[in-house]
Amino acid sequence: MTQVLATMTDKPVPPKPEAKPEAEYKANNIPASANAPYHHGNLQLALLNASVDIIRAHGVAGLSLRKLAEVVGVSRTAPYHHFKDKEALLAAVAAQGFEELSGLLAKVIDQPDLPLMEQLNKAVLGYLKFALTHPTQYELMFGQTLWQAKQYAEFQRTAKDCFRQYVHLFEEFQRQGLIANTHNPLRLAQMTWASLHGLAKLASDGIFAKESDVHEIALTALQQLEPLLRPAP
Amino acid sequence: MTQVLATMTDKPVPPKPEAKPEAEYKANNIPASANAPYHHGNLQLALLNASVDIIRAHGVAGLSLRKLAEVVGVSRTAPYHHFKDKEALLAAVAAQGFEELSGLLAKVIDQPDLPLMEQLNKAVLGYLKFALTHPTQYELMFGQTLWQAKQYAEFQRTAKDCFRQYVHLFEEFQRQGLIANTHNPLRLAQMTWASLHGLAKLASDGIFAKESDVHEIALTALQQLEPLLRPAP
DNA sequence: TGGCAAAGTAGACAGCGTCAAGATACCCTT
DNA sequence: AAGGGTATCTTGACGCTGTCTACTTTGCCA
Repeated sequence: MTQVLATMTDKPVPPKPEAKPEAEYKANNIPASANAPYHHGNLQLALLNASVDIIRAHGVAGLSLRKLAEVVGVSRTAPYHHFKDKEALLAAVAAQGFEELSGLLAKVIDQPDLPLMEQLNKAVLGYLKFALTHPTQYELMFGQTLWQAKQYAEFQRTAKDCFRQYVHLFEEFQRQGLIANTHNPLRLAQMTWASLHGLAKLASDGIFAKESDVHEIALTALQQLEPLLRPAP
Repeated sequence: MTQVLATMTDKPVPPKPEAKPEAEYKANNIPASANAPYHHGNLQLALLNASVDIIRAHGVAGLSLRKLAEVVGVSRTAPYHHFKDKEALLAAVAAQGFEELSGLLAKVIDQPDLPLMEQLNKAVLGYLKFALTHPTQYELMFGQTLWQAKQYAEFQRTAKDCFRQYVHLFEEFQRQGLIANTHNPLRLAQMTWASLHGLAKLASDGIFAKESDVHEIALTALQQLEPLLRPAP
């Protein structure tokens, strides 16, 4: 995987330790003189950050609200003042993932000088990199629990905003006349995202393709997309 | 969804109740005279069947070993004589899913008279139908927990046998000279399965495409695969 | 300055997975 | 036919979990 990632980014990613010291989350906005303040400062954010770290390091199953509270330095029931449920907390973690993904796509798209096909290329590789770097969070983001229940409307909106970023690329293709009129850009985006998602999932779980092959498979698939994008004579 | 499924099968599927009566699992091999036998008969199978039903009806989160034991009619710890873990039981449920999928593919492939492209068509639609009919079990089958740990080698073998069935279709394409030499049939199978998997997942969770569109998207994708399969001049 | 709402705490409860020890039934050997 | 070992099943117990209720502390605004 290291090899794959190295080819995906301009600068090599330094090997960062996944486990952070507990102190990081504790009362960061409060002067250090009072070393056990009653109010945390920004508990909601601290809980979210710690949850993201734990889930990325040990998976969703490795997250317990009680341990989380201990890590952040509050009592067991304190988190319930900021998240209705454990599931609500998970929804927030998933939403954070989609925001990160959105930011990534936005950074790619905000380069109007770059040829569209190259933008698509970068977007796809960035997407795959995220999924392979944080597989457990990625699984959470696409898990059924958060999508079936309609009570997580905000999370779903965040996710759909992310998808819209991706669709935007294909709409640009059409605006520049690079898509045959017979093709619906939305449908194209749906199809390619489905492929992307399937590839990311199957690869990050090591189900069939070795991770080192993913890069190659993705690029092959993209090349085969190219003729589709030229208008029919 | 009903509409989608109706177009996928020759005969319309009767609306079967998902919840079965408890009595179904209880001591089916024992004469009815002794109504509380010490030995169950075939507890392992009964546990597996009941688990499949529960997971299909209420998701993995809805399965607790204690309730399962109660449904089957044994004590809490009885299941531990047949499954090392709750996770081992889940692995068995997932394996059952892959076996069902394998059987489905085998039935399609064992029709040498049918044109290959039509075989592929049926296989894909059957696959999608399974994923859409049993989304929770499908999610379990591709979840990280069962794939990361190497202790479930048997489950992983079952799954890979299933995939091999699918690859077989593309090897047939090549054997009949329908694939350009430049393409590796394994890679083609990987790519298309990834697309299929992504489509199934995104659709069954209702993430972007309405389920009624899935059928259309799948067929469109298959049609765009067709030119790939004709040998280059 | 008084009081109310927000934020955090402690206690308690039911449900969970699973270990240990004992009871029961089946089966194979002699 | 008897006996003993093994597979199967049971009860009891433990620690962990999510979450409810009631209480305390703090911050803020009228």
